[in-house]
Amino acid sequence: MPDPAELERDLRTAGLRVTRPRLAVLDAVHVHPHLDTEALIGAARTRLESISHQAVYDVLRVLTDTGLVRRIQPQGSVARYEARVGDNHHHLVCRDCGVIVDVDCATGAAPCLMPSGDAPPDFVVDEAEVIYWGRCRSCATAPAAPSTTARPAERGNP
Amino acid sequence: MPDPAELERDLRTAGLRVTRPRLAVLDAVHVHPHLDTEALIGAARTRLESISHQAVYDVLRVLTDTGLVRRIQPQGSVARYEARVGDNHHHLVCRDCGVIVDVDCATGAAPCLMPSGDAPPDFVVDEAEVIYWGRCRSCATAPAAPSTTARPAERGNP
DNA sequence: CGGCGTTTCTTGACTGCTTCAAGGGAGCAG
DNA sequence: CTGCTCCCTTGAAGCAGTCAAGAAACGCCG
Repeated sequence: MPDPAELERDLRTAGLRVTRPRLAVLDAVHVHPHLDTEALIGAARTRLESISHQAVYDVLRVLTDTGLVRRIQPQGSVARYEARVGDNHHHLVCRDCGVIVDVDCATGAAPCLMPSGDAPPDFVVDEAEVIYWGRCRSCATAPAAPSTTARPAERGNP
Repeated sequence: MPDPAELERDLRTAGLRVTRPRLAVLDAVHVHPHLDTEALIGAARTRLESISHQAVYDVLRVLTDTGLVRRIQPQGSVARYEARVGDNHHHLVCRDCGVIVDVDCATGAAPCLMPSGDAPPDFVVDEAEVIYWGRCRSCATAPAAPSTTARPAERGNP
């Protein structure tokens, strides 16, 4: 649960104007990592009594462009957002339920790993994005996939 | 350039019926790795004089489901396909022009790396998908980004 | 070799996520 | 407080991909 004043400071530091929609969305992303845009619209509307669809899309774009939030999009999922930036962490994604879990990066700084040995032709690599695919505890024990289209959500209170 | 008979054998081995659309699409994916669906429709239409939109989507779905082709989708790109499967290789993606280059995996077998040390909670990881982001030779030397929306393509003849 | 059942392709329409565009409203410097 | 600039609202459109019904093709079998 981030301090509103701190969120405001983050916006100013990034050279952005401080508006209620931006504070609401930024707070929502902090509190609920890995939500998709639709869910973030809902989360923002619990903070403000009204905010448009489009405003949330605009805000998310600005926040990602300035690096205040990070956008992730595993195969078969819509765009999701998280506020944990700067550290070079990765994600585990459950193939069945779609839940996303953060994993720390071993080496720390980006790019945490370089293309191994032989192959890097003339590429200047600045980031290695890693997604670990597998199955979470509950989906690994329960044999059949419960949900058809995975609707990932965080562990915790909505 | 794969042998048509070999492609046919691959289809049969996977338990699929051999049809001209499937041979055309599968050949196109072999010859032109990392193409998107629209481009593959075009490539298939150079092999067959007519094939529908929908057929290509269906074929690609079946081929991915059976593991004959692999689907990749870097951030901000539409779905792309490649026929190099089985080896656990990864990709370099240029942030500017969007070109995709294969990189061999150091360790070989999937999952080539496990979530580092501390964090894997109850997850059974079976694959680690790695995308290296950076800039290719020409985009690294040329300062400004030439293309707005990246239109990745392979190096080679179309 | 030819018929039949099942799978697959064609045609056409549609969904859902995301973006474009124009105008009124809000933040912030002076 | 005033004005400039940027941001949010409203409404509509774009695009990749999907759904659905019927025709055509594959391939098993006699």
